Parts: sequence; structure tokens; C-alpha cells
Amino acid sequence: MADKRPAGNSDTAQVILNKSLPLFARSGYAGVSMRDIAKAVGISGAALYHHYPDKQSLYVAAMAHAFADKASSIQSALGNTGSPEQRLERFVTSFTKQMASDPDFRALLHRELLDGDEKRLKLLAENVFIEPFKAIKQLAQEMALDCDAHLLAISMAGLILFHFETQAIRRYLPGGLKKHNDPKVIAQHVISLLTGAIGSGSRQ
Amino acid sequence: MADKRPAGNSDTAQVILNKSLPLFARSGYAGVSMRDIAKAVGISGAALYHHYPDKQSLYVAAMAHAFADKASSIQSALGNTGSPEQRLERFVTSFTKQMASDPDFRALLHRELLDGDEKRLKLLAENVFIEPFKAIKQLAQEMALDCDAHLLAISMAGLILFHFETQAIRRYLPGGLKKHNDPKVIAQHVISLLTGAIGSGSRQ
DNA sequence: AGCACCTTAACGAACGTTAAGTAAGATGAT
DNA sequence: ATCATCTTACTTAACGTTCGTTAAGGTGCT
Repeated sequence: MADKRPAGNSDTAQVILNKSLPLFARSGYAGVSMRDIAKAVGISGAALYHHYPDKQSLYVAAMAHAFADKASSIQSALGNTGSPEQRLERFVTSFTKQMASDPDFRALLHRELLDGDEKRLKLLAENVFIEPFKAIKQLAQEMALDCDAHLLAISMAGLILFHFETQAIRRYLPGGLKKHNDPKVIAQHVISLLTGAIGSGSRQ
Repeated sequence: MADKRPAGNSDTAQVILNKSLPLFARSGYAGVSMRDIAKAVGISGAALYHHYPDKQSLYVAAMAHAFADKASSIQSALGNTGSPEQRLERFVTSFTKQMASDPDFRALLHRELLDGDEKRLKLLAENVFIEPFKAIKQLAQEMALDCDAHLLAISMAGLILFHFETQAIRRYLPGGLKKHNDPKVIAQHVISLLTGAIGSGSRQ
């Protein structure tokens, strides 16, 4: 009853997106062939063209699929109750946890920032990041009235994302410990940095 | 005396690296063909194999070439005179300027962080980043005794790099202005953030 | 002569994509 | 209920192109 399949109602198109996403995340657009995707799905290469007109369209659909719902889940992390400090803490811990749990999303995001043409970046910005960014910027504005809110909002996201981006190479840098990949540790560090614990407090 | 060229000493091998680097930076390893490189250099595709045994070796040589001397120039930005605050300011302004002036290096760095296998990342870490990272970590330690220096050093680099990484998409995010791509503005923002101007000062 | 450096031509493999055909279920007239 | 017909979802085989790479040979300096 749950899954009748009368006709013209296959979920293969969705399966293709789900199976191709980790491939694109790992190897990038040029690094994944249509045959790779077909093999991952378990169908012939030609069958892909029954669902998507070409590789480019499949890729764009996969990206849209990957980024869908991310906007709201990022934004909902902020809420609008409590003091700015509380909201900052809530956002940083939640965003850090989300990024930690979705390495494919992170990789695709970085790839789009590197390779995305104007059209794709505009789509990504307007459909995914504008709304959460607005909320973060608003928070930034409340926290530091004299500081450029746009720059500060970018800094918040960057602080978190860069720790994950450097996860692989930090194993070869001095002082790199396993705990530095713990979302809770990262979040705590970012919070204390953003609340001014570095330059002002803890004088010896 | 400086540049004799007796025999078996063409600079074509160097030209190949210099011409292929922007291609790899823009399109990644899989996105650049040997024929693309050959055309950029102005020789036949087969001639590349006179200087490098295969595409992989050419790529690794190009990366080594791109990252050579970066280590010392980053590190020398710190120096070891003056107060920690002065050294921080010197490092941030200098590092920001260096990154602003070398988009290819930035792109290659991000690509290696995304795609680099264990061996390449280890090479990159040990030959390029270990020494400057040690110096930055040392600075971090002096600035915030109670904070994890490894995390703080990563944060310093990430704050700067992420502003450049998001340069293209910020045009579509609210509050994005041309001045936010000015190295001096970015550096000033990062410095004020790291010296604790956010959470502590400027209460209304 | 011999080596360094380059060419054109070509190899087989893999690429994105299309053509042609098949199996299975839905549809509609009888 | 049956049969022809249509659509959906796929298959195998092949198309022309481009890929990394090699073979064979030419030119010019030492």
C-alpha cells in the first residue's frame, strides 16, 4: 500500500541524485563520468539519459537536491529568542554539528565556491544562503555595533568551515589532536573567540 | 655566469609549470588535459613527455613549484620583534596581502585540501606549512594562554582565507560591498576580531 | 656521431551521447 | 476477457570525440 508503482512513477531519478552526490563531492564534476554514476546506481549509462538530458543538468539537479532544506535547517538553528550571546552560542554549536555530520555537503560547497560560474553561484546564494545569512548578519550587528556585520557574518561561517576544511592536513601539523575534530571542541573554541576571550581576557 | 645554457638546460620545463599552474588552479587536475597545457605553452602535446614522464608527475611538480618559497615568505611576515599584538598585526596584514595577490595559489591550496591524497597532503604540510604554522602557533600561544594554540592558529588562517574563498558568492549576499575585497579592510577586520573587539568592547 | 628537443601520427581506452530494440504494465475499444 | 496500442523504464551497441600516452623521425648544437 505504501509503494504501489502504477506507471510513470519511478523513484530512479531520486536514486540517481543520491548516488551521484557522494561521487561529485569526492571527485568533482570533471572527475566523475556518467558511467561511474550508472554503476553506482546499478543501471546502464544510457538509462541516465531517460531521466536527465545531459551530465550538466544531472549535476545541477544533484546540487539543488544537496542544498535543498539546508537553508531552513541552518536558519532555524538561530531562533530569535534569548540574548545575542545565547543566540550566537546556539548558532555556532548547531552549525558546527550540521557541518560535521555532512562531509559531502561541505565538499560540494567548497567545490561550488571554487568552480561555480556566475549563474550557479547566484542560484546557490539566492536559494540557500541569503536567508540564513541575513539572520546571522542581524546577529552580528547586535553583537558588535561598530563592526561591519557582513564581514563578521562571513567570519563566523569561515571560522567553523575552515577547521573542517583543514581536517586532513592538520594531522601533519604540530599540535594536531583528535579532539580538534570534535564538533563540540571546535564550537567552543569559535564561541570563545567570537565573544572576545582572546585579546582581552586571560592576561597572565 | 648567472645563466649559461650549455646543453640539456632548456627552461621549457619551467615554462610548462608556469603555464600549467593557472590552468590547474582554474579547472583542477581532471579538468585540464595535456593538450590544454601544450597549447598554453606553445608546443606539441608529445613534447611534454620529454620533460615529465606523465600527467601526474607534471601536476606534482607544478604544485611543488607553486608552493616553493611560499613557506619562507609567509613565515618571514611574522618576524620575532615587538609585542604579540604588533606581530599579530604584521602577520595578518602581510598574509592577507599575499593571499590577495596570488589567486592561483589560493585556488590550488583549496583544491589540495579537497582532493589531496595522504601523500600529497603530508608533503604540503611538511614542506610548506609546518614552519610558518609553528611560528603562528607560537604567536597564538603568547596571545591567549588559556586557548588551544593549534585551534587558534588554524582560526587565524581560516579567517583570512574564507573571505577570499567567498569573494565570488558574496556579491549576491546582502551587505556585500567592493571594499570587502580590499586586503586592507579584511586585515583590519580580522585583527580587530582577534584582539577581542567583538564580545568585550563597544557596548551600546 | 650523439644527444637535447621538438614534430606529426597514431594507439587503445574512456568520454558524453544517441539509436534501436525489448519487457512490462496501463489504457481503451470490442 | 481479449487484443492491439501506448507509455515507461530500461537494455546493448555503437557514434564520434577526446583522453593520456607512445612510436618514429627530424633538426640543430657539441
